[in-house]
Amino acid sequence: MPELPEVETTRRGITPYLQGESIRQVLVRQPKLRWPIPAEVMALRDAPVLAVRRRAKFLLVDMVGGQLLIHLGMSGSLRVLPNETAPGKHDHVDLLLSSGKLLRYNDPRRFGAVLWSEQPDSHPLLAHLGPEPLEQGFDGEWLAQRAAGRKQAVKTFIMDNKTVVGVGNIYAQESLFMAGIHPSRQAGRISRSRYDRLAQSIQQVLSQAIVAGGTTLKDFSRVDGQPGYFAQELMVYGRAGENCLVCATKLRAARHGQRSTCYCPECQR
DNA sequence: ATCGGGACCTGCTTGC
DNA sequence: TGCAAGCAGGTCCCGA
Repeated sequence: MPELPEVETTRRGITPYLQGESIRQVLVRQPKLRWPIPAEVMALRDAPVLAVRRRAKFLLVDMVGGQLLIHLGMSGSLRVLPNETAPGKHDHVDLLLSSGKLLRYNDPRRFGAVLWSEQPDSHPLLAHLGPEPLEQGFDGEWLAQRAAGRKQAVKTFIMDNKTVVGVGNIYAQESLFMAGIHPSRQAGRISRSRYDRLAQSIQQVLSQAIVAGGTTLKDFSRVDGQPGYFAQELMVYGRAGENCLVCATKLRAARHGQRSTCYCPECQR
């Protein structure tokens, strides 16, 4: 599922329903996600929500006494529903809210996670993350500096959470197309000025996708069940064999680290 | 230190 | 029509 724009769309969607409310109780039907749901989460009772934030692809729900971390993995989604709504398949967790609504976590593949941290922002999984792409600290200078000497393909390089967070398989391909960079090019053999352009492209692609409400392919939907519309703006993702929308050259397929890649051999060098 | 590959899991599509 | 293989938006962990 979800890359940064989808997680951010979800964060914006759930915030109005959590802000000023309490989590009355947590109902767990399937505790075996990527990691087991910890006892602290199961034990939550009438806990006020202080804020809903995002770091990388984690949703962070600040509570009195700790922080709830929610990761949507590959196929996860959150919906806000009226209390008592009958659960369907893969509806693993319900957060029952003081408003009478519930926040429901659905995740067919169970690559996602619901975790707990006593201290906000101090969970081990958050410790070694790179910069947020849409905040200070991420730019071409950072990319060029980190890429120095590396032989890794640039696509794999920008999908590495230590390089920059939130860039998954869809937006990595879109960003590289926008920047005119071949996805297989070695990260250490790209000029500073091209990294400036790549950083801008990543920011532009992610920002546009957030505005569109994310990309809906299979599993992802917004909190209200509506789809996101960025799929209409994709230039290369999933289009191997079709013609480039810029130069009409036939788009090619490749693989980087077991993930499929589509690119334009003419526009991307 | 860096890199690639396997692992986790379900469901859908493709090809024989 | 049935079945197996291959693929899917993530990312941690391991061994080379």
